[in-house]
Amino acid sequence: MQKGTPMIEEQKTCPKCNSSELIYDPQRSELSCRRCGYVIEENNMDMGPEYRAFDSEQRAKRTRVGAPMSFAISDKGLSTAIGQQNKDFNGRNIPERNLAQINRLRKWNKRIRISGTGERNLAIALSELDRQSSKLGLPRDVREDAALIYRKAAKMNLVRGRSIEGMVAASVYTAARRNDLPRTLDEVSDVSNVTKKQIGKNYRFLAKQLGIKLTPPSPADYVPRFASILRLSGNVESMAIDIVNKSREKGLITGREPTGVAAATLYIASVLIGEKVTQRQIAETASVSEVTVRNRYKELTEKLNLCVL
DNA sequence: AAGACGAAAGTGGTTGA
DNA sequence: TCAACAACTTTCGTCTT
Repeated sequence: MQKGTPMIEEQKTCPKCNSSELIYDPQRSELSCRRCGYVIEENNMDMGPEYRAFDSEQRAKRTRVGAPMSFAISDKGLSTAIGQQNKDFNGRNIPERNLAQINRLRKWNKRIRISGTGERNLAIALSELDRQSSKLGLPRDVREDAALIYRKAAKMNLVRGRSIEGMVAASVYTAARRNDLPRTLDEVSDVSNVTKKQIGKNYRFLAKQLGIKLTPPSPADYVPRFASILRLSGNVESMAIDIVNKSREKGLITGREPTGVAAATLYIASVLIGEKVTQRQIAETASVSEVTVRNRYKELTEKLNLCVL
């Protein structure tokens, strides 16, 4: 998925300031105004099929797929189930004398589907995974990736002796970073009952065992999310990303916490553009201290010769 | 009164002998 | 294994708007 390439839509205008410069952010599937940051449409994803069907016959003909296969469901969504209506496949009622048999089949079909501790643990893990990712606001493809990582780990017996929740948290953390929508250890820790330290440990373990190599997240990856929480406009957002890029060229980023840099660049941009937020607010949303915001801010403005006043 | 600034001391994790 | 170290945090007093 391409980030940072805003698509400008022409036909619509912002209801707040009437600007026609709207930005579509595919990551959050959110249409917002470049000038004032007003969010016009959220989650405007088209979930329907791309074909049209006017009666059931056409629908049957044009449908090409069933429910999507998903790594986030323990049997990948490909399970069978025996229906609740007592009809056979021709739609006739099943004779009384066979009902008991059908009921037994139903029972066993259910039992077999989630059988053995391995499968059961996986089912628990994946529902936990879904809970955590949805609290973190991660899109579906990231959840799928997290599920894939967890499955691999489970298959390699890496979960044994560790808490399911902890490994799930680490998978989510890894997937988020891998897909350039990083969440901090603090954030993942908040939605799970796992300490930051433990998640970090599990992450390093997972990365080593599965051969996952990740570069540290870029501050620019955090900028859109923080900007949106603070209701800052697209102007501020893109300027902050510019500042991040310039800082990187001058080597001012290495060794600094990405969230701190993201917070500082947003602060600078917000002041320059005149949509000032307080250091306190920005520090809070980036979960860094005000002092860190100040230090980064000072560093960047000095070294980049930015005149803030 | 709220926000910005900076000094000082403390914390947890990494690095290198 | 231990000490040095860099980055960050907390706390607090002072200055600015």
